[in-house]
Amino acid sequence: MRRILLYRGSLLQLQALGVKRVYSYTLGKETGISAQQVRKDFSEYQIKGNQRGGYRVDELISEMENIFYKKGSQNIIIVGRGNIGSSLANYDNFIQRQINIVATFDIDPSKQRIRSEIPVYTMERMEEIIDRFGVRTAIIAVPDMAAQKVCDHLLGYGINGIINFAPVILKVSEDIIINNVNLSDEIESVIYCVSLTEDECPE
Amino acid sequence: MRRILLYRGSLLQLQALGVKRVYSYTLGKETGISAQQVRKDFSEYQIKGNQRGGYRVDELISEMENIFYKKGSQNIIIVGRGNIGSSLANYDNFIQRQINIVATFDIDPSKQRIRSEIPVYTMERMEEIIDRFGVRTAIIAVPDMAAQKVCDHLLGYGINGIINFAPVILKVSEDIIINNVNLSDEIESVIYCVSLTEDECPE
DNA sequence: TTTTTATTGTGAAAAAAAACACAAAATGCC
DNA sequence: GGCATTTTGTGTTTTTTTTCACAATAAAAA
Repeated sequence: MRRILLYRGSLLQLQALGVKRVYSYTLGKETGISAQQVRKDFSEYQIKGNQRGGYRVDELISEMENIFYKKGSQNIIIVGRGNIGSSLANYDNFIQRQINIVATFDIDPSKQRIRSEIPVYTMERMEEIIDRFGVRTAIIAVPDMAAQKVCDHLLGYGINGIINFAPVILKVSEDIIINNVNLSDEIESVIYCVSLTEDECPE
Repeated sequence: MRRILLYRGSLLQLQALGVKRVYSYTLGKETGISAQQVRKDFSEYQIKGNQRGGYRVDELISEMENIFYKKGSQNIIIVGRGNIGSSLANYDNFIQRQINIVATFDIDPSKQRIRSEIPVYTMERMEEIIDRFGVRTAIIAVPDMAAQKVCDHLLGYGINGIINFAPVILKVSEDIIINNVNLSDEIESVIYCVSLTEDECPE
């Protein structure tokens, strides 16, 4: 499933380059996944290719759109308009992926004066906006001390999917989908791997 | 390994709360990992607990520091001083984890006037800084069009670990450690899961 | 039209990861 | 000090994931 997103990323790149068809091994090489794995994944979703000419890029992409966007476009919100919140708010990838950021929230009143396509509201208006736009998924991009509190509020307002950028592990009930993205961890794991390879081949 | 980072995150939280000892069961609940898995992971790294009182929090943390920081503190750089670059530059978690961001780079001259603890340089000075600080790991936080080019430059300057925040899959040789962090994908996977659970239990 | 070739699609095998189950050990209570 | 209880540590089983192997098939070539 994470792999499907990878495939799509790669396919969009290929499409932009004008590539019309791909082989499982091409896509595999591109994404670092084995060719047979690619085919297995496709057969999982009943995606068929042509037994000599590989897969059609546009067909694959639209199959993947089908997997993800059955529901049409999704309204989401961002809580915390610091650096991370702002970078996400300014991300133009979302539009093409049918992800609508309808609002951002921040306690800091100075943030509310930010001029941007996407409005910045006070925390008090969260419930109202969530209701009005039928928001089900929210992004938490507040300092770690505030994250759990914000999370609890969001769940109270009916949110059931959260992407959390605060470096804390949020406690939520079983039925809530949560994705903790810890940027420090992402960096640290690379540093760790680099140091390992240096151990293996000492100078 | 990713789990070890999770455990540590949770342990630091617990330590801040004044907790002195944990059971595999506690830590598991905290991180969403089964108790036996926690113990298996610890035994992998020869981390021993006490057969009645569980594990000492401070001991666990220092064991994990051992795993990650054998090499002492690490100097890294960030290429791209946009929103993502800035949020990483301002992240205070890094200091406690012995990660030093020694410099950031941007082509946009206006960014070079940013007043911050961490300097912003022009792209031309990249090689010089990498050499001077012995940098081995870099963060790419530039727009997707520029990412591959920046990546190639970095590898030319001797970088062998990259954390890439641009939504493209970078092509690098086998021996380079690369971690592609795609924020859109993180969000999309949650949206997808939320829509799945809604399918399962229709209103 | 037949043969060759390249590539998919998938059942079977192998490998890896996770869960199970229980012995060993430490603690505290009697 | 001995017994009951709790929690670790790890060998075994189960499940999941990945790889292997090869038949089926479409395109190209002869």
